[in-house]
Amino acid sequence: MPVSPWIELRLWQQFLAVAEELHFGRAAARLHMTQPPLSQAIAHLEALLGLKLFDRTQRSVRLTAAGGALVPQARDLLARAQALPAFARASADGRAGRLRLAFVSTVGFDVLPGWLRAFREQYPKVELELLEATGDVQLDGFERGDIDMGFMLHSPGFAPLGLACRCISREQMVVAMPEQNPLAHAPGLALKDVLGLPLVIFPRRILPSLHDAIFTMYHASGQLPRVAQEAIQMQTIVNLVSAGLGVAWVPESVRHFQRPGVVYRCIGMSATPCVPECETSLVWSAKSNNPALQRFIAFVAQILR
Amino acid sequence: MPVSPWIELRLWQQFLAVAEELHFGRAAARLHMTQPPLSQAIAHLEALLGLKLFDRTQRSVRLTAAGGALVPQARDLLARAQALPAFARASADGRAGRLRLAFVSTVGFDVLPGWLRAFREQYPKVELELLEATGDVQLDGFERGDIDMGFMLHSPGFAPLGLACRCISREQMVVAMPEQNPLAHAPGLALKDVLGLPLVIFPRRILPSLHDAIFTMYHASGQLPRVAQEAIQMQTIVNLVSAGLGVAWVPESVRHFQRPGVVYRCIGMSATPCVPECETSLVWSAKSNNPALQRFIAFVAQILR
DNA sequence: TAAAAATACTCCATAGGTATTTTAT
DNA sequence: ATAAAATACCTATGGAGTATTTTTA
Repeated sequence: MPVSPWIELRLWQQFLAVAEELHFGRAAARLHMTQPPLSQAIAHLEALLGLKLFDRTQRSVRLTAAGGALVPQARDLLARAQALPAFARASADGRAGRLRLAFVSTVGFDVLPGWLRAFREQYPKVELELLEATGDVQLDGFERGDIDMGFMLHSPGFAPLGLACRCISREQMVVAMPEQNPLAHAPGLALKDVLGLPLVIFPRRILPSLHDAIFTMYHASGQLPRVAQEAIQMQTIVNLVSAGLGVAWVPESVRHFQRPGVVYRCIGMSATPCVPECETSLVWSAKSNNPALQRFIAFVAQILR
Repeated sequence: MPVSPWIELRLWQQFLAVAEELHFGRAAARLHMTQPPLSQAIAHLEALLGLKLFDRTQRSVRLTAAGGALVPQARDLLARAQALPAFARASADGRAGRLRLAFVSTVGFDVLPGWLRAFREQYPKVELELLEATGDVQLDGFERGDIDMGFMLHSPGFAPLGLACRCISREQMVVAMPEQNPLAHAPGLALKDVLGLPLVIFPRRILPSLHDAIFTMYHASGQLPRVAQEAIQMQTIVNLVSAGLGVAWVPESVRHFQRPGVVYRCIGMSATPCVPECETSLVWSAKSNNPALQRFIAFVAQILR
């Protein structure tokens, strides 16, 4: 691959000085140099381009058409070049850069929008790339280096190798039930009655830790979970409950997601066996060296006090 | 004014090569140089920026976050710098640049739109700035260097100092009359009858040569023109005729501008005194050195064969 | 121990300086 | 006559080369 020729910024800077002063002597003074080498430099630039940039006599200097057309272009080029060092420093300390953020749908409708708006305001030069993805897809993304961080659901005690984790919230799992089911309005709802009902749940691969915790609860009470339907997103699961296909265990915050025909019931910590809890965490690669990621982590930590 | 510091393109080129190869030896080969000065150059760049761009051991080279963020920026800068010489050459021969074109309203509705579309297609990198202006304003514009060329109306023989001129069309002046006027449908319309009617005409300053030619016609037939109303744009003049304020002398092509209540009548060359003619010309500063202007002139000449 | 980056030095190309000439007003 | 650009020639900085050392996988 041949290295394409280009013209160094110094020459464009000298060109601009002459174009602005229209006087080699004054332009040279502005550049902290003397007039003769500036004349040579402009002659050199004209030779490189193969055209005249200035119509000059010993008494006057005027831009040619090509010269005039180049002035804004050269100015733009210089401005961009001058902005690069500051941009580099900003990137190094995380005030600029790119952050690829994955998130599960539940946070996408809850805390995420407000946080993103505030972060964008504080760090306008950080490009945020968003990707809705389930936890398993996010773990793949970390493996392949496709994402910098992710909001995901998991059981307490989740600690995947090579990933760091900041817990955002810890919630009780509650049960979402079809309104038509007589148990939905029973005053003293017993856990074992709920466990007898058909279940709508996410596939195990999506979120094994929580899936296992739920199944363990069934087995501990001597029940076999009857899976009526699997679905990936919490919204879909709740919609299936609404359609009467079964009950579902969902994080308490999903209560905000109201659907006609769906009743959320809390079983409480005192039940036997214990109803699982569920955490939402910000997860990132422990060995990431993206300074913008550190900014985001600090930002989230500050929000959570 | 201090000269702001910037980092030369060569360093960015070297940075890019290393960032792309992630190997100093191969990057140096690609740059047609040896490895040691490339190592020095990168070290120099890092010192200038005050930060590390690569995490390197003797075995591996990886971009830091700041380095990664700079790659697209540096690529963009290099690409722009490399495009400048071609742009300069295009500007010098008129394939790129800026053309400030003024025009009177009549051509604005007639030939101009089609011509502009075709010109833009042939010369996409020429920025066309359009300004509707009467002839007198255009002449001021030439004086002040605000415009490169203009389409304007004038009498035959018009030759303003320092301006060059390409005639686009030469037309008979015809008379626009209110339909209600009995003369409007008279089979043999006599010039002297028309000259007796109240006149709608543009102010003399707008277009002195044609104004004088019209008034000369009145005087030569022993009539005093009775100016009922002055107006600047041809459309306005025709609208005033439509409203019955008087008759108006307009270029024949204005016939295309149909208005209810307006009849156009051609008096013919044989009348005495002679009815003036009117030219539309492309006018430009004779000493202009804008190559895009030469392209436009050639383009127009080619259209007119 | 071998591959690759860093270090040490050498050289020369060129950016810039000084002195002078040319030229147009 | 003078202001200003061009020309001639000199100097020295720093970019690139060669030889060598260091480092770690």
